[in-house]
Amino acid sequence: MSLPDSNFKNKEPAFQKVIDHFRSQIRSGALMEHAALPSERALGDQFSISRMTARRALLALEMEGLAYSSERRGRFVSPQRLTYDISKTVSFSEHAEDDALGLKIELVSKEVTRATPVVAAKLSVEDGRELYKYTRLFRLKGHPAFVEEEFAVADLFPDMFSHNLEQSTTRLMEQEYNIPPHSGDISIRMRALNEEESKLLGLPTYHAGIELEQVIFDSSGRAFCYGRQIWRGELAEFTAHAVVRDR
Amino acid sequence: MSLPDSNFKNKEPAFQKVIDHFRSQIRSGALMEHAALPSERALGDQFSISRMTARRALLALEMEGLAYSSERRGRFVSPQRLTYDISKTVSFSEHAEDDALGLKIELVSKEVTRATPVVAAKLSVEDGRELYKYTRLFRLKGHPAFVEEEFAVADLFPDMFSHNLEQSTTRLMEQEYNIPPHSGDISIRMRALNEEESKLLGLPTYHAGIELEQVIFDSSGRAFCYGRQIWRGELAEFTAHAVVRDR
DNA sequence: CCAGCGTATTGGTATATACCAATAAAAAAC
DNA sequence: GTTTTTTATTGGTATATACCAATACGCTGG
Repeated sequence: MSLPDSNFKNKEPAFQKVIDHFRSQIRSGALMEHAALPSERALGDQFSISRMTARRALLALEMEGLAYSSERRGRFVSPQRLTYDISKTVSFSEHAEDDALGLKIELVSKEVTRATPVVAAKLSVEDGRELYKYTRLFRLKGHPAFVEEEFAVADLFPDMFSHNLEQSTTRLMEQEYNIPPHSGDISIRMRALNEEESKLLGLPTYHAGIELEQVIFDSSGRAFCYGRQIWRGELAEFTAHAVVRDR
Repeated sequence: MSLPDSNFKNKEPAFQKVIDHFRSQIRSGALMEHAALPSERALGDQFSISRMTARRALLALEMEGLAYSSERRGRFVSPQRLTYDISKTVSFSEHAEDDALGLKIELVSKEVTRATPVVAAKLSVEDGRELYKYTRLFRLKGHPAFVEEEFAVADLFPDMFSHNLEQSTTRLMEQEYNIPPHSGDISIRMRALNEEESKLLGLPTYHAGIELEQVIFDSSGRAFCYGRQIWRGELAEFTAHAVVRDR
């Protein structure tokens, strides 16, 4: 009838210890940004748990945004979050160039294509309208931050692909084609990365990220550019200042 | 030297089949909102994979936002995303009451407390200032959508807890105390649910969600309310209309 | 009709093991 | 000193198994 002592009810999961340990290590600054965490196997030995349990713990740390995984390289401490004020500007490049964020844009692919129904609806143009489409990877101090796929109405930007696309495109559109951005419709949601995005960002597939979608309008209210950004979830923070309209 | 035929390189993971199957089932509408998916064990049998692999597939479907998990009940098809326009209003309740969303607010806890340094900074008040703090669970047609923790400056709303808190608090503050919201500072990021939030939302711990943080100001620019909402990631979509300011 | 009880189901946790492919580091060849 | 080859490490995938606690459900007795 004797109970095995102190076995009342406190059973917290084994992987919790690992989480608590690294959470405090990271928050206290004992582990710097991009510092390597122990491997799954090493962690299992250190905490006397199986590799799969160690893996479970590391996955939780990723969900918390404290660590990120780089496929078959290891896990590392997440850098500080990056704040992007969507009510100030419509272009992240312009936002980032002011600061010392070390932004570098890499062109992944470009093509001339035609509007699918979904994209046509976003841009308020007819189906099949000629569009420039290009995909770019944005890095901050070498660290991949997000992938952007953008569509621009071809008529408005003749010979656009002759210009350098590894810079702010809204600036390009303004300076070379005299079409400055006036306003934007923005949409933010959580979703999983697809295979291509995962590869570009160096993350495992089906990792959660944040999608920022935006349609950019000129001063006459005409949409001229539609873009979709998929951000590393642990990195992005979007802020806005809203004024309550008439009710 | 003979190769085992058709073993060139196509090895896609086994769990991919499950994902593809249910993705098409859900997108085609063959499975309705909140319909139950097979259990982990049943799925393993159906697809001739182990339970853990079936689990892996279901987790991926959750990341995609196509399914959600209810602890020890099963997995279900996610309802349609809910769009919240943060540039129109500062209160989700007011936004939702107009539509037929079936919003119901449940008061989880309330207390009179004092400002911690973090909260004090958000509200621009001194440390230790008396605050009302209350936690509420927001459901849409019975389905938990997000948990909100809100802080209101006590001086401005005498005897606030004598009122019904299971309604829009910005409306309460406006109608009972004559402090209408004028503007708001909003911040959006991805993060993991903590234990309490998981329990309230009926989700597993360390599940990813979206946090929406906001400080509400009156017409004189004084902050009077600070709130943190944590949304189910697969459910929320935030939209905004931004006008480019002088550059 | 319903409250109470036992039982089956379900997801959450955990272990031990295995193989693979991509990466990184070390060794060898030039 | 540089390039190539080998080797070790790492995360990703996969299986089979086990136990637990919360949930759902059917049965039973009032």
